Amino acid sequence: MANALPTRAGNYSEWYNELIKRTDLAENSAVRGCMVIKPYGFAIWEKMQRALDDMFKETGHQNAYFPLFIPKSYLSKEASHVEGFAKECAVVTHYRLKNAEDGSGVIVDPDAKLEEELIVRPTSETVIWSTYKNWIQSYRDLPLLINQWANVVRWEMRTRIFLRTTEFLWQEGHTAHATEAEARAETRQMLDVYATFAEEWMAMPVVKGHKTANERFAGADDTLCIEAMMQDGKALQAGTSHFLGQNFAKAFEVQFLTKQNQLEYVWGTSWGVSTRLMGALIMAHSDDDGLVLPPKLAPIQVVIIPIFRTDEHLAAIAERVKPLMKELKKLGISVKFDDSDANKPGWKFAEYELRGVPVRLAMGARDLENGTVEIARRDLKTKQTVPFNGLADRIDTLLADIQQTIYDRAMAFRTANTVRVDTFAEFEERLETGGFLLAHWDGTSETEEAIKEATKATIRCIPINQEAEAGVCIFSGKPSAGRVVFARAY
RNA sequence: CGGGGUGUAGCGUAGCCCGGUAUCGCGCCUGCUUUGGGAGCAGGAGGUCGUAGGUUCGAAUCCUGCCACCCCGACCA
Repeated sequence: MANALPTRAGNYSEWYNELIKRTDLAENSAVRGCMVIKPYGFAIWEKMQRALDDMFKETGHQNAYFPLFIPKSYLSKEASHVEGFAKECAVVTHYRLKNAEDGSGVIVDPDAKLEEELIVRPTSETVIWSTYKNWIQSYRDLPLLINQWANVVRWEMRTRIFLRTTEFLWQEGHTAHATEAEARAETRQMLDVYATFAEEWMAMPVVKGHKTANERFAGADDTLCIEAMMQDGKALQAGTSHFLGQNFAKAFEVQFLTKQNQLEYVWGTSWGVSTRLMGALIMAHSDDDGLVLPPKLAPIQVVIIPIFRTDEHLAAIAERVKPLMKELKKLGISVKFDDSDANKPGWKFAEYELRGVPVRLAMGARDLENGTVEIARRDLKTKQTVPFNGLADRIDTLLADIQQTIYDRAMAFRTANTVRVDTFAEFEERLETGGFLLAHWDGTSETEEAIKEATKATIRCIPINQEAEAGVCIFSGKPSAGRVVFARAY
């Protein structure tokens, strides 16, 4: 094929970049480290947003919106928080431009210097908690359960489309609670929401766990995460949910009166997922022929390709599929009839495969005569000729089957690439083939750092369902009570 | 910010070593034939060779500065 993609086995990064470009998902912008999400990519993101937003609403959350700019003094109120983000902040120092006196163009007006610099939010804890101070006085104001859909900016040194861009889109939930137990339950609840979304919508299995102290969010007492495995065996952190303790409440003086008239600090959580999920979706399922989209997130679920010679011929096919399209739409299935004559059927087959459309129907003269249609599924690349009657129900069932099949396939891949290792030599050897390594660790940051230094592998998480098992640390030989997940990560 | 690489038509490229105004493919336009797995033929449009300077009768090609992008590293709650 003249337009073949690079293969996953050849160079995974090249395959990833080329796939995104060829499928019109997104592109790098001329603006440093930023991406342009194109309509096809954004349509997928919108489906993700809608599903997540519904889940947030079901768990009692409301949407709101807070400022893009954060006064520098806010950011510095929580010590570990500012330390964590200081190195990647975009800073606004001036508010006006003017024409250069030598006519060379527009310059920053030095007279328009801000007294206090504004930080473009890398995350919104500080600006939100400074607002919560005014919203919370009594236990009756709690819990406060807010989410915002927003963009944030983190000035990373090196970027990668969808996975790490200077500006990205996300949602960030910020909640305040009267008790520690309630806040911890919220942290866990939202992690479960993310895991459910990843598995049921993205068809992507995830490991739920705790981050180690090293990898924890700056300002959190505990960070929960979901970790997914990409097809090159690397791990991708797909979402996080933080238990903030009373750290931000204390930094921003957010106190409330209990029923017993006692003044207490509130307990906080925050949680987020971003456009990084788009990268996860691509790398979890797609193959050398292009995208493989789970039906629940595919902007087009069914494409119908007519095979015709004349306009009359095309009109006859169009007439035949019209009621089918109506029926599919009634079932909530999105369908496109591609009657363009710009490209031949073979070209269209390849193009819709590249774009990951789950189900393709082809109908030509043969089918019109026989009352049949050719139906092809993207995930397995199989096709068969079936009766036209009863097609809508068949497709409905097929979409559900595809959703399940690609989940099962991703799960089988993860299982096949997850191994228990007991010695450091074995650890180093298995790391080269990728995947998750379940190994004993002595629980210290020093050991974690040393392993990272030596191998580039990090502890992705301490699984929530970790089995108790006595062992010794693969690196230090010190005792350990259970295995943690190591991997190289994005 | 270090190390390496690349800038030539909308996209991808040849030419550069060894100086003479630019090659090929995809795409695009027109026509005919085609249409069940990325069609064929014929004709056509489209280029300040990243940018500024230097050397030269003459620069895509040699020299210098600058800019942009890519890969590797530092960074990545």
